[in-house]
Amino acid sequence: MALLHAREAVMARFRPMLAAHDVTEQQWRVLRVLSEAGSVEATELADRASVLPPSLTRIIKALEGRKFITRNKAEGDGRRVILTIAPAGSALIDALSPERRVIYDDIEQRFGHEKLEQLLDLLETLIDGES
Amino acid sequence: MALLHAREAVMARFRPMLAAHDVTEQQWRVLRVLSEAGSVEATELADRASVLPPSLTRIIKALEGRKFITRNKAEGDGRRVILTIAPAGSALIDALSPERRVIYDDIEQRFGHEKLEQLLDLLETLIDGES
DNA sequence: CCCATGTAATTAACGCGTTAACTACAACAA
DNA sequence: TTGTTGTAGTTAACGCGTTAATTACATGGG
Repeated sequence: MALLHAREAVMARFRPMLAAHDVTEQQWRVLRVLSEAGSVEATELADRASVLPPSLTRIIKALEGRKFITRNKAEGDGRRVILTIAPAGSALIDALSPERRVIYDDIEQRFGHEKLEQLLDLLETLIDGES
Repeated sequence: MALLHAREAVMARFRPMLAAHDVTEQQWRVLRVLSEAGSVEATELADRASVLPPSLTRIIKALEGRKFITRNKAEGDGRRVILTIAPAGSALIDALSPERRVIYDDIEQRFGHEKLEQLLDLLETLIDGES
């Protein structure tokens, strides 16, 4: 319950920024992974962006439709799909990154650097313990 | 991100139990609130169960259809809706509560009582700070 | 009384999480 | 080569979160 609320409280800070550019939270995560990695294959992308395969399929459709990414089959294995960030996608990342930074720093400052590290540490322990 | 994963890791423990009785996580929360409070009006119920009004409407339909709760208009104010837990609902709560207890205790034991309190404390601070 | 404003609940639309079923392709053995 | 098994993605179905629009009722001023 508390986890849910905390997550919601944090995301509420980012939502306006994403909504202003018509990008969902998950689309944003996918774009960021691609932005950092360049070309990634679907399964790994889903994993890194913490999105389930069915969701990724939908997200890919949306992002491809807006020319943010390109989609190609892997040569050598017709099952695999390779996703690559496109110029428009990079542009969006560049446009939003500073804003994101500000929001994040603000949260960190208000919550406290110490506490943030402590919290992340506890969460990781919890996750590892349960998975 | 970590918040999301942690929440997912924890809920994964409860999901099988709920699925076995064909109850969703939110339906379960609503039932528990009603179980503790008896009769509650819709807005307050949504608030206490941490569910948005549109979701509550859907949940009510489902729970009412299965005779777990009853729905009546408030006398004196035709807009308000009063929800009350029904015998079948109480029975479900009684049937699942012990199981729930075991799962919760197990998580607490594995994670550590200290850490759990610490985590909940941090989360609350975070929530309060952002809201 | 009548109308404007406010409030409670519902409905609608869209996207994601989750599970399961299905398609397409690959790998490997007979 | 063919058939079986495995793997990568996709599709489908259902429920919830989120926002906005809408309905039903209440309230207070004219």
